[in-house]
Amino acid sequence: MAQAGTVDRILDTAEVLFAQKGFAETSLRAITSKAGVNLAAVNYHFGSKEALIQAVFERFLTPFSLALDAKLDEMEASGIPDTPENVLGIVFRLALGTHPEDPQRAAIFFRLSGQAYSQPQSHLREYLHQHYSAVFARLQRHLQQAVPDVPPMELFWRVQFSLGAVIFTLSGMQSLQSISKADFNMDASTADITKRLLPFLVGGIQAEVPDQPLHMGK
Amino acid sequence: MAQAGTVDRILDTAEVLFAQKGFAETSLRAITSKAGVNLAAVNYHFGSKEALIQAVFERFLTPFSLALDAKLDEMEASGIPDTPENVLGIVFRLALGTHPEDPQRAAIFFRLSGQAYSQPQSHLREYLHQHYSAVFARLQRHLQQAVPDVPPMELFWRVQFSLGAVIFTLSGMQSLQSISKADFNMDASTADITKRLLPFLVGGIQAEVPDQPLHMGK
DNA sequence: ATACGTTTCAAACATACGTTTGGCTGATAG
DNA sequence: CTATCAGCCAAACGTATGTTTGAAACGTAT
Repeated sequence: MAQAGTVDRILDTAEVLFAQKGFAETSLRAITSKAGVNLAAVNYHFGSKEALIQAVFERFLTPFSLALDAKLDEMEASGIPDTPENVLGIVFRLALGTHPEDPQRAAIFFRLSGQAYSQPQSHLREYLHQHYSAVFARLQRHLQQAVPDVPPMELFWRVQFSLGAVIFTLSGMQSLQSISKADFNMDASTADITKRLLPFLVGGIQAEVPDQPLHMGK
Repeated sequence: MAQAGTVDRILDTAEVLFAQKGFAETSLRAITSKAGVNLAAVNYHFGSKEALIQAVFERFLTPFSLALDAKLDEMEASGIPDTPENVLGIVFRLALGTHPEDPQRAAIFFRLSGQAYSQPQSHLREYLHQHYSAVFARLQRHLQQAVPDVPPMELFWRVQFSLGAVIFTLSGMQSLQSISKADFNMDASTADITKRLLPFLVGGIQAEVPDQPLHMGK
């Protein structure tokens, strides 16, 4: 690492620690001491801990959503058809590829997203929805083209289900790896899991919608 | 069951607050003041905050896993075939039906599970895996019978994906409801979402396994 | 070289937390 | 009646947290 500035050293360290232990469980002292900067630097440069959290997400999501927008432009221009595989494939390749120099970065990205969604009360969800709902809606529009037989409302929920599968699995990968290693004696990388995810999600998204609600009582 | 004693009042309140705000963000003072008991009561009856968390989960999961075991016995005895719909249906009906007197209880159950899985460092995951992995493995065995063409390793991950979809969606339901209400002007109950989940999960679990790994590069 | 705005630093501050303490209450048994 | 003991209570304890402070160090333009 080439002697980065204080701000970036804080962001780099906070990113990793937040993903590892959560927001509340990560103290500013833990961040600053590991980053090799003074404790007061966080409040000096960011104003508060909450602002730090927001800054971490902004640094992560802004390039991602811009790249996603560009990829969707590209897809529309070159006439690639809207299929679930194509649309989801773009997202996954992007999530895995935005930081090729650091393969662990993708895992951090997902763990952070998971932490963000677990935080029920915070304004973080609001912030994320405000800043990135546009790209999200665009993605959903493409998916709708891909599966026109699925009603929009149904698709909305299926996208949520997919989000859950992705974030939950990849954010809990560390622990799941130890389980799967014990049961199947095999490793699993982020890229590996992503490959398994795609057919699962595609199968779920384009599943037939039952026209009669299922009975929940026996 | 006598009148709600101190222990149960603490468990009832902690359950709700933990689900709402997370473990670290919920202080013992918040729990005890809302429960109308003395602060010291938690340490007196449970020993520590971590033991309280564990007790909350035990009260929730033990009846659930027992009921699930019974339902699986019943299924095996009556010769109901192993299909994804049947196996998942049992789990969902149980999760929604174990506390019919309080329909919000199911939501709390899922939110708590989500909180548990988000907590990366804690011994909570270990505890859950130790005490409830048997039922879990039994479930997975039945699913394997239902989709014999899916390799065990693949099925393992697909179950994780399904878990993620369920927990993530239902634990974030409050905020998602406001979104879906805004975009589609419609409410969504836990039972409603569960109905939508089933075909999605079935579609994902029994999706064909590609024999050639997908290319992640361009 | 001096002056000035920015960044860094050790130290302190106020607050919130989980936990512990020692005495009080009230029911129960001898 | 009194001895007992689990349950309850207000208060205090030690610690960790986010934040603030005021001075020192630094870089840069004058």
